Amino acid sequence: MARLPVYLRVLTGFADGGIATVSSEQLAQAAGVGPAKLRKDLSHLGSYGTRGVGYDVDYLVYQISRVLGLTQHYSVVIVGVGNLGHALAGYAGFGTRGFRVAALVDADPARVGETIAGLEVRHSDELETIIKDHEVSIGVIATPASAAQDVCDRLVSCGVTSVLNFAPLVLNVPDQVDVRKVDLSIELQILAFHEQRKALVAQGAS
Amino acid sequence: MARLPVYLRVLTGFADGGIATVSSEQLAQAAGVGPAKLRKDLSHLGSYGTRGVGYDVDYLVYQISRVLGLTQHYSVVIVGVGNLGHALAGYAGFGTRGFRVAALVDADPARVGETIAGLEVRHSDELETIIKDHEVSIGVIATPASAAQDVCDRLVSCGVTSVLNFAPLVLNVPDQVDVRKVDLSIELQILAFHEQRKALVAQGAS
DNA sequence: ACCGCTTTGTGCACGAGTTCACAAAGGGTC
DNA sequence: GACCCTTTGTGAACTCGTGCACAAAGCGGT
Repeated sequence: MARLPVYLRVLTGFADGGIATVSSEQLAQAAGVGPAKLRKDLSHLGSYGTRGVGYDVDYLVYQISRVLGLTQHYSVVIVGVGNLGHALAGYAGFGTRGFRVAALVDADPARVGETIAGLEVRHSDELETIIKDHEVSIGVIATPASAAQDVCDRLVSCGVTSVLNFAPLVLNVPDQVDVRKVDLSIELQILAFHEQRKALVAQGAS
Repeated sequence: MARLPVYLRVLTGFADGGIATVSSEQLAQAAGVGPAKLRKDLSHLGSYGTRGVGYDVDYLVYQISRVLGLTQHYSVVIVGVGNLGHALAGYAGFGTRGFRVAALVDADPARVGETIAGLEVRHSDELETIIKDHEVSIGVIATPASAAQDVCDRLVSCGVTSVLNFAPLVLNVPDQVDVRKVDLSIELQILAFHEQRKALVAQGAS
C-alpha cells in the first residue's frame, strides 16, 4: 500500500512528541484519510490495535517499518548531477530510514571530481563498477530525457530492480523491474486542468 | 484524467519527429498503457480519430492542450529557495506550456536579493503583494515541513486554489483547494517495499 | 464481578476504473 | 462502385478500492 509511508511519518512525529497511543481517528486525520480506510490498511498487516484504546505508537512504527522493508539498508546511486541531482544529493530524507547514497554519477567530465554533500562525483563510465561494489539496489535517474533510457538499461543490466525516474519520459523496463516516476510538468498540468475546471464552474455560476 | 499530460508529451515528441498520424496502439505503447484504455480516455474528449487510420497528431495535441487548460497562462510562485527550490527555479518545464514563474520567495533575509535563473529572490513578507500583483494561481511549496502549513494558509488566504507541495507533511486545506504532493522519501519507501517483496520471493523460491 | 463506554476489525454494498470483444466506419484497391 | 482490411468507439463484464455500519472486544469505574 502506498499510504503506509505516510502513516509511518505521522507516527514517528507522534512518537517524537511523546504520544504513546493513538486512535484510528486521530491518526486518520493527521494522515489525511478516512478512519475506516486507515483501519482496513492496518488490519492487512495484522491485528496490532487494542479495542477501546487504540494503537501503540512505537509498536506500530516498528511493524510498518518491518513491512516496508526499512529494517534493511539500501544503497542508492544518483545518476545526473544537474540542478535536480544536486538537490537530491543534499536531501536529508536519504540519510534517514535506511537509505544510503552510494555515489553520484554524471556523464560530464567537467563535473567529475566535484564534491557535493560529502560525496565525490564520479564519471558514468564507472556506473557498473559502483553498482557491484556497493551492492546498489535502487537507481535514481536525474538526467535529461535523452540519456534516461540508456542509463536505465545499464542500471537494469547490472541487476538494479528499482528505479526512481525524474526524467520526463516513459521508461521501458522488463517486468520484474519497478519504476516510480516523479514528473514536475505533469503535476503542474494536472493542477492547470483543475484550475480551468474551477474557472469554468465559477463562470457558469455567475 | 491524470494520463492526458503523458499522452500530450508523447504526441509532441511525435509531432517534432514529423509524424502526422498515430494509431492507438503506437501511442499506447509509447505512453506505457493499454490500447483500449487510451482509446477510452481519448473518446471522453470527443471523437477525434479516424477509423482505419488513427489520430491526427497535431489536432490531438491541440485538443488535449485545450482540455488541460494549457491554452491559458498560469503564474506560479515558488516558496522556499533551498536546494529543491533552486532546482525548481531552473527547471525548464516551467517555461514551456504556459507556466511562468512570477517570483521566488524565501524567509531567510540572507537569501533575499540573490538572483536565480534570472529571478530575484524576494522576502516572504511580500508574498501577499506578489500574489495579487501577478495574479498567481499556483503555489509551489519547497520549504521545510515546519513552515509549510503556514505558507500554505497564506497562499490560500490570498486566493491561490492550486498547491504543489514538496514538504513532507499532509497539508490541511479547504475543499475547493487542490493539493498535489511530491515526496521523495515516500517514493523511496515504496521502492524499498517492492525490493523486499522481490527478495522474499527469491528466497522462498531457492 | 458486572456494566457501560470506547474503539477496533470486518462483512457488505457501491462506484469508479479497467479490460475484452465486437460492431460501426473509414480508406484503399480492383 | 463494391469489397476487404484496418482501426476507432463503445457496450458489457469484471476487478479493485472505498465507505458504511455494526458486532466483537477490551478497559475502567462501581
